Amino acid sequence: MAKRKVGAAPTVYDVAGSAGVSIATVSRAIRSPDSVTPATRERVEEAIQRLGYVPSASARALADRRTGAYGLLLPGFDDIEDAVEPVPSDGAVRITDDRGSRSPVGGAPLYFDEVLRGAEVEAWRHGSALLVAVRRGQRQDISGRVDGLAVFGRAMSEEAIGQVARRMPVVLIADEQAAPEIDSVSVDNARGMRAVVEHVVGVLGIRDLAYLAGPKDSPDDAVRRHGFAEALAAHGVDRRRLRMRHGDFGRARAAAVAAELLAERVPRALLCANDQSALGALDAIHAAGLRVPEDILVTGFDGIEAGGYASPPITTVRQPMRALGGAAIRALEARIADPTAPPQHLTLSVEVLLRESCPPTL
Amino acid sequence: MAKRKVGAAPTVYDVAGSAGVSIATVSRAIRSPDSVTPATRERVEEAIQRLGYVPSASARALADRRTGAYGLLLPGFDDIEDAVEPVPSDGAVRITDDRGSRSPVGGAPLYFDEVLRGAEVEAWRHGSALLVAVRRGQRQDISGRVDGLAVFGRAMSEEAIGQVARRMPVVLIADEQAAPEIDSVSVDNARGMRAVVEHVVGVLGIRDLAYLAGPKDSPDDAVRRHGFAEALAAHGVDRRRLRMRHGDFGRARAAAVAAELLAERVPRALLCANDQSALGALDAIHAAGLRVPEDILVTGFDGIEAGGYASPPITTVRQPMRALGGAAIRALEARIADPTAPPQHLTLSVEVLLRESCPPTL
DNA sequence: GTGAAAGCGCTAACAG
DNA sequence: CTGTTAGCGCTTTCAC
Repeated sequence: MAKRKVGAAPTVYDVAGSAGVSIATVSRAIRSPDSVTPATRERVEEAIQRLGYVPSASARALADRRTGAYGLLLPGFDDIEDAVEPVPSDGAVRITDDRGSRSPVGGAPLYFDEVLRGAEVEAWRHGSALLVAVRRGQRQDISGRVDGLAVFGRAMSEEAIGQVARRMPVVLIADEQAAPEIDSVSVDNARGMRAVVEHVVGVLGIRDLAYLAGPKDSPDDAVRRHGFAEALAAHGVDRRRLRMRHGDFGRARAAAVAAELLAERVPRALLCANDQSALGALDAIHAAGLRVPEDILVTGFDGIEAGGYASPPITTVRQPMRALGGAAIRALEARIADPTAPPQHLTLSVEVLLRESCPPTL
Repeated sequence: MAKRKVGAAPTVYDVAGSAGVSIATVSRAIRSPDSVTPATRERVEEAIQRLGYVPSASARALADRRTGAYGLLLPGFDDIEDAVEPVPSDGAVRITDDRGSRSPVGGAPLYFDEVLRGAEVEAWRHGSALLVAVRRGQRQDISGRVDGLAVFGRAMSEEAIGQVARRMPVVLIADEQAAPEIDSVSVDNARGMRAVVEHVVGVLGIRDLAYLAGPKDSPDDAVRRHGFAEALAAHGVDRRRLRMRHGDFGRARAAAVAAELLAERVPRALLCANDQSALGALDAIHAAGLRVPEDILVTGFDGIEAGGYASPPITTVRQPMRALGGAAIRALEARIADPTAPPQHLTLSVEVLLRESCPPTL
């Protein structure tokens, strides 16, 4: 058995030595098994097993001039730096009265998680790895490690995106404000919201609606709001009777805003820009002693899990989150395959899930 | 301005040429700015800006003999390959009656997402990147790309773990069955469950409990179950009066199992091995026309978001998920810093959140 | 303080 | 089919 420095990972040289062939043959046996004699291949494979050899992705990347990895850049959250201090168990278990309050976890993480999984699966199919980074200071040094970058709109400044795009393929995720020259994948926010209005106004015949929007600077919110207004106009609903307030996509703020709205006058239906807001609206509605859907209908948007567990379960527009992640990676692959193709902008379709908060019929 | 091959990313050579220095100096100016003259440093920095140079992580890794990245291996789910086919929007929005049914997304993803974020932040603090992979066929080729691997117990066979551990630091996450010689981080499942029993039996004075367990092969479940039984024994509750059933940690199965249990006889309290199961139990309880907490108390475990949105909100044991991810990466860093230290097994403390389904007092 | 040169582990011509 | 060899881009002695 060949001796080698202990502690150091075995290399092609070790394998070659151990199998009695050249390093080139080892490389071939691994990359294109058909190009070597079955006998040689077997000896190489044995040596690999024996040594526990794993190819160095770095060396391979250097020689190949491609890393075999894609990057996914997630937006950061304000609280992202918190709560990572591990608290070793000291035997005591803290007990907290959590009634009324809620754990601060928002719905957004689930959304990203699903996109991440879709992206990971697609990358894997392509034989690539997925590098995940969360936006923070300017350290976009991840760009030296990947062949392409999928970026959530809010995760990077337009300028930085342009900078990185000079060097490698970049695809924007869920950002319909996308720079027109950069590939993008997003979901059909406008049509989704229109379909909801269609149901409420067209099917249920309700014309007294209010809208609980998200933050004013959110592109997603803008598109949904627009879809809402447009559909309403199509039905000839008087714009002036329409009431709308801005929240921040968060549950707590939504509850406060909804409470104001209800205090003014209770609309027959309250459409919310996302599920978190709808959950907040539900809080306010219950606090006001109103019933859903009897007194007021509520709808959300996104399709987060918690929406289905609310009481009543919330009607929502489900985004194809996993597909979104997969599509982003595919866009990167396509761009690498053909760098000169015109920019692609893919829009995925959404699905309305009618649940108790705004049922199929009244 | 220096000409260079277009399309190819600039290298140290380009920067050196453009700045009129040697590549060694470029490297120094980047790695240890103090080791070069301020004037030189500035010229190098200018050249870097001008060229849009980004160091190649691969080349650096090769020279350094470390990749500057950690890997996180997540368990796969059966449905993970599904639903990644992007459906381009054709203008039509499907509308589905989703009452009663629920979207199939489980609570697990959220859990992993939080762990992932904790790990990413910690890796970033350490100047490293985080590579994410989901368990699939034997392709654990990710091990050639990272300096250490954090693995969820179920994500890799013991054998495979041992194999990888021969080559690089490995830390097991949330797997108390951990091989004793491999570092691990987990949460205090046993104490968490004991604290719940303590509350139900000790504080609320209830002695008629049932337990809804998870799958028989889950280490997490085993530990929680053990904590439950132990605490009960400590209070002298008759083991034979104790009823327990196994579910699969999923909501649907839990509902079915809980229904059987209730049909037999309704216990005063039903403790569940995780939140998903508790949600399922709630389904069965409501279907049976029983009220929570008046007729029966329910508790879960994990602290997933949906638990707080259920009606009533579910009392649970919150795991420090983000801290868990951070701790895993720290363990890797520690192991790299001192490869000879004895194996570390860190247990993080949990917190009981008392909510309406099992309130502080009756 | 700076430059020359020798690798890091692997791939891909190019010969044989 | 297999071996030799020249890089891939960067870090790091070792001289100067």
